[in-house]
Amino acid sequence: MKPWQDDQLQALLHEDNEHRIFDRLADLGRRLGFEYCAYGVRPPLPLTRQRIVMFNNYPPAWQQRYARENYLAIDPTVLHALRSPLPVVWSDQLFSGEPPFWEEARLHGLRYGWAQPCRDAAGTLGMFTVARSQEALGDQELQEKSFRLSWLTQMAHIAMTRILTRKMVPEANVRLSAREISVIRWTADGKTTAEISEIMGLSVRTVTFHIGNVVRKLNASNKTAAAVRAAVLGLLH
Amino acid sequence: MKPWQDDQLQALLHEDNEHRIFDRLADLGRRLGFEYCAYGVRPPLPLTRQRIVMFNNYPPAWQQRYARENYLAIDPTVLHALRSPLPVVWSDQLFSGEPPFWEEARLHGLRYGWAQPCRDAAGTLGMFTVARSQEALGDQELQEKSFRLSWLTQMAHIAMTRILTRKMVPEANVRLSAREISVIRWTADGKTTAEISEIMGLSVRTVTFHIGNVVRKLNASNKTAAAVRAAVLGLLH
DNA sequence: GGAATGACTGTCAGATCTGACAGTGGCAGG
DNA sequence: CCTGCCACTGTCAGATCTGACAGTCATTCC
Repeated sequence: MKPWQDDQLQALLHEDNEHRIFDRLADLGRRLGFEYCAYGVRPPLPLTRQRIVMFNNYPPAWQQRYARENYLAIDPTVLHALRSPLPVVWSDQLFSGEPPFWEEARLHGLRYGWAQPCRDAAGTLGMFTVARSQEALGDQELQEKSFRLSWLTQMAHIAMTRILTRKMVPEANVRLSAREISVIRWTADGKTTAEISEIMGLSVRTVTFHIGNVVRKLNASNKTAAAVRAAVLGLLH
Repeated sequence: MKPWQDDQLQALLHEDNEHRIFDRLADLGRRLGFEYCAYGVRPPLPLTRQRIVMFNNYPPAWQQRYARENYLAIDPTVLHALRSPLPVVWSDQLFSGEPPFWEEARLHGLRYGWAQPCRDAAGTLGMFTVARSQEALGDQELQEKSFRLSWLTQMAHIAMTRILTRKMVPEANVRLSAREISVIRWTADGKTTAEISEIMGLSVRTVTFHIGNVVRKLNASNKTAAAVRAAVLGLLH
């Protein structure tokens, strides 16, 4: 469907190391006309102490600064991705809440940039950013290239999550049986085991048995956590 | 940012009736070169008996047929959107699992089509489709127009969910206090009230008090359902 | 000052869940 | 035929949750 980068994309999806995937993405970003790029991913679990993993080829000094100051927590592009599916262009307005952050980024050569969020069925959020130090982004260029940015974002997301999900979210790999999906879905809907046994025509003991299996598979400490994990991982559809 | 349709988009976001929004979308679809278009949305709740609402300007005979046969349940483009964030072009391969469905659609003039899924932070899934009876979709056209399809999809999604979420998912409108978010997040993580009271430095009674308030706000029957709803609606971030 | 609101706390009975015990019956593969 | 595997069921003690009772304290608004 996309001859312009078909070979690269195939390679992307067959790569089995996240850093090599990123190197290829950076190369594709350069071809798009941006010296810098970044890909960040936030898995749906754990709910508390959520982690965001980021790959980028920004100047090392900025990378260190960003990490040391925990800029991830205030970066307006990240906050945007958490709320909206729309792409966002770096602008004074976007960074108006964090002038020092924006100032500093520009001093490191991160002047013109553009980020595209991406959400998948497994609840994982990704964001792909391209940036450069010279040449402002005009409407014309945005229109011309936003398709490729969107496409690149989605391919980056698929390639990256294929690798990272195994490591970061072991729960995402479990397979629930049809029975297990039914009982945990009713549980997530607030039904008690007695009610579920009525609904499904099983004994109460059998319902608790299935729920117990789901709890064990999802490494949850009780059925509430199991239901939440199954739901956010999209296992109930 | 997008001069080519800025006025239309502003109008889209200020429209307060879903059918008028769709009429505008259909108009934008025609400008893109497609006589037919469709927008479908699936809210994250309820978990059981999930509903999909669809708007389209397909031939009435096909609309009736589609509804009567419950084609929503087997439509490969819908199944695609449930799994993948990528756009998908109608093809023999895509519909290979449902030849009669594909055959019938083509007889009604739905021959060349293209669908783009969209997921938002509130857990709602949308899909925007454009289609026509004449003129196959070539690579060139896909590349030229996919930006606008993607953009249109996201604007359609934002405009539609703004209206529909109120009606379809009353729980999505609730606001949780900081305390409530904390206790329900720990609950969703599998902690007992005793553990949460320890973590947050509150009495057990206070934890149950806050949980009770969340349960009431989210119209849940117990804290498991409340935790699931808060999680899928993105209220824990 | 008084009213309203929200965050917080205590107690108790009955419902529900959790984790351990111990099984049955069907089905596929060696 | 035997073994392993899976779906299913029973019982029980102790932990946990739910829904009702009844309050305190600080802040905000009129």
